Amino acid sequence: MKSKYLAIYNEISKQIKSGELLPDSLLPSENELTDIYDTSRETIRKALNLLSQDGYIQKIRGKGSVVLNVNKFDFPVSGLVSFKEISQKLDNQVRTIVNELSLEKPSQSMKKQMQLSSTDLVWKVVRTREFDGQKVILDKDILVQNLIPDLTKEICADSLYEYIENKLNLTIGFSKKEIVVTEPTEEDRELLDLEGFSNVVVIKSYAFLDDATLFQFTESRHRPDKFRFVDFARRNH
Amino acid sequence: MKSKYLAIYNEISKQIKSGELLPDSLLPSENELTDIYDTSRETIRKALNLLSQDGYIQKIRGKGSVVLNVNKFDFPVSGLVSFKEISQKLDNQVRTIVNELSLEKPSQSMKKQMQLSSTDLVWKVVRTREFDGQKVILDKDILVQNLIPDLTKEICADSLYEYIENKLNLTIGFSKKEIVVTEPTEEDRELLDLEGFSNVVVIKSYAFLDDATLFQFTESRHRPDKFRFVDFARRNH
DNA sequence: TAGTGGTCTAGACCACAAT
DNA sequence: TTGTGGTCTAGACCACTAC
Repeated sequence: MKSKYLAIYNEISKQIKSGELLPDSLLPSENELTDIYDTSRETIRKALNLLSQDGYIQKIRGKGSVVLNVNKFDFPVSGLVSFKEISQKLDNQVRTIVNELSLEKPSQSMKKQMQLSSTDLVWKVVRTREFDGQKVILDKDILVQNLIPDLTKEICADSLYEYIENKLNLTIGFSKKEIVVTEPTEEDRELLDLEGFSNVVVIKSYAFLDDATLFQFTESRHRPDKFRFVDFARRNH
Repeated sequence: MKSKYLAIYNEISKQIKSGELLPDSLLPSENELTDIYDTSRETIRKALNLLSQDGYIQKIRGKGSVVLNVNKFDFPVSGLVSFKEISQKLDNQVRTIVNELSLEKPSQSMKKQMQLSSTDLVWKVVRTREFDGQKVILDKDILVQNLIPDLTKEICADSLYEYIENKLNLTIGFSKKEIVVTEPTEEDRELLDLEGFSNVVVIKSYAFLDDATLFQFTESRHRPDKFRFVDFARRNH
């Protein structure tokens, strides 16, 4: 957050989110912003391109940068957002139950995918998420012990991401995820309040650090009525 | 596609997709690429940043740009991809049935969201998608007639996107979409081969042109066993 | 014609990784 | 210390929009 262009990005995005800058209005031109922020045009353009990527503005050649209607986006699970961040936004009655926390030998496929040696171990974490007294999400995590030496139930009950990023100072770089709908397993029926629902939404995701090492595999299983995914996408180049 | 940085992006991404550049290997450094492509470093960096955004490479400070394992990404519905593009990739036995094509007065909420005047009309298109003889997707589209004056069943049976982009020369800029799971409606049961499935996956999406005008609303209803969504995401700034 | 965003350049300094 | 990517600059020319 030290760089100029990120500071400009943050300031303008805040103004858009707060309503200070109204949808359909135009931002000052790039030349004007150059004066306002006392910087070069390329630096302004870096900030504006970020805003465009994230759906805050649309740049139109010859006209300017239009502010987009951002409030419809509420609850973006797109991008990488942890459960704790989501629940804070929702301001809901939310609770996490740690069902299991253990050190195990990785399965053959895990060992291969995570490029582990024969002696490496992995953490297995199983957690249930409760909204308004109902168990609606089952999270199963596999983490490499190399990178995360110690793990306690307390950490898991709070936020794994927060611990990894703030305490261990590891930076999460990118993730791949896949969403499918399947029949519930015995484990799902046991640990979730399925209430007769005959399907669960499964989000499998691989999380990588900044240096491209895989460090976490997550399977997040949702009761279908409590699942929602919102996405903003720009057309391919 | 005239710009240097896009040409460089295309060349390198092609090399990665073809396997000419192997996963976990390093790209030439930015300075070397500057010589190879006879351009400035900022132009190289624009190309590399695109590759990074799209999940082809990971840039690591002090080391270089690592090629990522891209073949696991198969079938990215993320980003904006049309049904025709997907089916070509899948190389499947695929058929589109046009159930309905009509010009209608927009509903009140549509009129508001699309900023239409009282006399404007919208196209309503209902299509069923058949994979291997089974009707598994129901697509319901609303398009503003202002922008798309003529529409025929033939066009709808082929590809709306192709017609819009190639024939009408409109550029699709970005989209917002939402994914939820619900119970099937009467229409779903009628037009799809649900085979006892008690849920459908609903993808609602708004498509906007390059100048930020909303021109299409789509509701795509999938049989759950045939639904799959793959996403690549970078951590928020 | 004037103003907008899109591309490109040649140089500079910095933070970080490998040695 | 050398080489890497990350940021920033001041200037240039272009394509498009509005007038």
